[in-house]
Amino acid sequence: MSNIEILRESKFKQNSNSLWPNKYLTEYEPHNPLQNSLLAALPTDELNKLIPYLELVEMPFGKVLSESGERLQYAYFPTTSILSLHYVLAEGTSSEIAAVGNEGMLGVSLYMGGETTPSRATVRSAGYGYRLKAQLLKNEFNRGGPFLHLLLRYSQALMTQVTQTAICNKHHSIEQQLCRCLLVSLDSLQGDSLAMTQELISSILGVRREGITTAAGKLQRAGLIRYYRGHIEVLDRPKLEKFSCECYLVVKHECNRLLTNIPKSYAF
Amino acid sequence: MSNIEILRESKFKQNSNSLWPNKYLTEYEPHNPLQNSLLAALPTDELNKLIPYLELVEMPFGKVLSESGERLQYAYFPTTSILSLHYVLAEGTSSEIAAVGNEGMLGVSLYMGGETTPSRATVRSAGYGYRLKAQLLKNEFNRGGPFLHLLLRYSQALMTQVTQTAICNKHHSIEQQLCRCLLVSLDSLQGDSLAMTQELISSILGVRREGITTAAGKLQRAGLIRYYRGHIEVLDRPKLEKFSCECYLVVKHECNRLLTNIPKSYAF
DNA sequence: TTCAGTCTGTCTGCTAACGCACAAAGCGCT
DNA sequence: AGCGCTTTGTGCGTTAGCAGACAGACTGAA
Repeated sequence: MSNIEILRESKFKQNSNSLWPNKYLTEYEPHNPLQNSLLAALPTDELNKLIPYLELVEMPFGKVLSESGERLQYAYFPTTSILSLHYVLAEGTSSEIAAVGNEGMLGVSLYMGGETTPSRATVRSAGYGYRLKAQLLKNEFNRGGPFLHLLLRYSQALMTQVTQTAICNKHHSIEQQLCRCLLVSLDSLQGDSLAMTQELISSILGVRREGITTAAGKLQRAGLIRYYRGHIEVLDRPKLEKFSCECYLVVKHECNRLLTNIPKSYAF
Repeated sequence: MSNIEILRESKFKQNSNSLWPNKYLTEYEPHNPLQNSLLAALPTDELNKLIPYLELVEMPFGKVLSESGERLQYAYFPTTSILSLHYVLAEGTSSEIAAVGNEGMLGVSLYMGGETTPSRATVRSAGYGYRLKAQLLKNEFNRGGPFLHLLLRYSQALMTQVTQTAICNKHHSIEQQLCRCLLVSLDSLQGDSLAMTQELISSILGVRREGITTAAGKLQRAGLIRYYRGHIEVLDRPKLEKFSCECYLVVKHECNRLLTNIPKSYAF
């Protein structure tokens, strides 16, 4: 039985359904590349080849993984952290264009050929992840096969996310966008509490902090969440989904479609 | 000398610098795959292989090339037309997420593996283009080589466009967005007049028609454009660029970077 | 020439979000 | 306990864009 097969057998295979909080994972079976679902979607032998080169890294909050226009040295596969792709405007304000959690990766531009993007990548929720040297990623990608096709599918999922962000920015209220932001964050973490200040959320959504205070107040009064100095507890997730705009589900369904039940044969 | 080499020699190679209006092109040297710069960027032998399968098609205004979630039968390479990728919201309103002119193609999802996208594609400026059967596109892509790498680079350019749309929607005024919209449209067509009603522009930007009236009025009074029942003449393009937001140039530069001066060796 | 249809301009509220200023509450440190 | 810092709450007035209603201008066909 290979290392990976052992990992796959472990009870932590699907950590999103785990009943234990994050802490348990880090204490007893701390880290495992299969916590990242892109890696987990690779065939066993493909992943086995990568394992020796996957390097566990801590992702402290706020760390800048890549500046706009800068060449990435590594591709990152978050497991318990959430990364943020965001664009910083000439005036200095910024807003998020996509989030990368344990279902995704940072470094699409590496294999797309452009090497850089005009946006920035930071850690917006502290945790862990694995990194892979850029050159190794490109080599694997260029050999074609399952890795290439998986990464392409992920690129399309990312594109959907950015698309929906564009739509959401235009048409939906701060309150709706806040719901979506909370739901997306929840999906990448265990449990139903988040460590985010209103200030952080406002910079993600590209709005004023006061706007978040107002919107969060409404949600709190409606009994959907509980707010407490940088911590948000989600009390009624189904209702939160109802308050959110269509964008959340569009992205979620599209990601599921693209990244699960991938056809056995990668031929088109 | 192959067909393509002859075409490359023609004075219409770089039609965007041509002094003749569109009509001249259609009358005297009607159509040519090299009018699409993605096709033109292919090595001669690659393009020669495709030529027999490239089918010239008329693109009438408003034609729906692909509904949300629908499988594309062809990839489209516009030459004198402009296509619009836009998302239709549950309530019925819609807004554009990216435009595809003679610098691009429609059908990214074909080779990314997802086959469909949640957005819709229509013709927003009538003209011509070439189409290629979906299966042929995929076959060419899967053989790797220059075609694959060119398409990947284009995907990244498209991603940049969508990203910038998201940012623009959040942070920039209707007036700025109008300027950008006009500039992008100009870049895909010859001359400096556009056939667009305010109604059309409003649906592209996802705002009210009255909002466009107001913004266009300002630009007209400032002497940047002249408006006339569905026709816009751009009088002062440099000023238009100054009135526009940074998004226009960010996308333009990134597209140039990604799609011109492509390294001879496609190896990473 | 007339008339219907299309396109553009301009009113009147109205609302969501902004900018700014400041107060209150909670946390950690000494 | 007291102090400084961070986080959140709330009060303005302002503005961009929305919603709807409607008028004028142009076009093209009968």
